[in-house]
Amino acid sequence: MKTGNRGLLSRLGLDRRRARSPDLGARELAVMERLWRQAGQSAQQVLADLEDCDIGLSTVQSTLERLHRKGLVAREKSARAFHYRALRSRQDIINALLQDITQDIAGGDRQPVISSFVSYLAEDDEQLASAVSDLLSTERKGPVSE
Amino acid sequence: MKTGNRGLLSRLGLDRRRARSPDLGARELAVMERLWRQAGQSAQQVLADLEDCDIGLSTVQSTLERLHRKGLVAREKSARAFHYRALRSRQDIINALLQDITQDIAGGDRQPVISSFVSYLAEDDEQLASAVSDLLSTERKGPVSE
DNA sequence: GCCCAACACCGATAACAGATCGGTGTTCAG
DNA sequence: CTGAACACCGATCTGTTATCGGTGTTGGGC
Repeated sequence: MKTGNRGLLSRLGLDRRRARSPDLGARELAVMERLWRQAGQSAQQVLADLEDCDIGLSTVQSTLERLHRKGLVAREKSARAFHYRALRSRQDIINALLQDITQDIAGGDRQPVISSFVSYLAEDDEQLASAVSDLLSTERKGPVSE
Repeated sequence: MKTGNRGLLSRLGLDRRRARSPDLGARELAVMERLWRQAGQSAQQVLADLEDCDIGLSTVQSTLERLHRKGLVAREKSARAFHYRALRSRQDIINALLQDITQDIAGGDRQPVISSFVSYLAEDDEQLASAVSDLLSTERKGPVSE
């Protein structure tokens, strides 16, 4: 019996009823990570992959079960054990997350998210960020669509 | 005594110890919203702004206190009541969120976040998305920096 | 200077979700 | 046919928000 950590997605007033992104705990995410790296693993194998963590097999099983209930993984029985594979990619998760941020923090307005993204880029590469910024401001006021 | 909703940021395995983004519940976010719209409000005024919600003054006070403890708002006593103002903008929150997603879901790799962002843009405007996409792939492989 | 309403502050409670484990029952393989 | 491996269930612990009521403090009007 340990931590009771909450997940990333739960941390900012997301309205779960409208949320697109799955609610994942730290352990759940770690397990997904393994399945992304290598599909078709059993609870046992996932546990072995997590060897630095000192947890029991049943903990991993519970985690996988929760993920299964949430529709994030599929499983197939082979002999005694289930083998799991991810149904949603890392990309899917991040995508859903951006949607949720837009909805819940920016109130449906994409502009603040886009602005933040530019400053996010700027941390790595100023030129790239300003190029993207120019593009966004030009195109959105210009003859393009809408 | 009601819901006990969890916040947005908590929903995806974020490691709180390294997280940059504050952990905000739904009510906390709603209160921040009011302070973003209008700074220098008292608990009473915030409550009035939230008139469609049927909650007590002490609930709002508690929420403001929690936000204060988290360093998200500053307060100043005027006569009997505290008046609050936001210390972190909506932009700040979103920024921190992007950082956290990068750290916790993408394992520090910005590429998946950037990819997701492009598909995020594409939902509104295909041309804009592909322009940004081109820019990103060209510049990052090109003669620019790093 | 005194008193009261307004307010802050504290503690209790409820709800909830993840993390973790142990026990029990099922099933395949030797 | 039996035992080990496994799934499955339920219990417990922890951390966090949301919410309120009670108690104590204080500033302003009288």
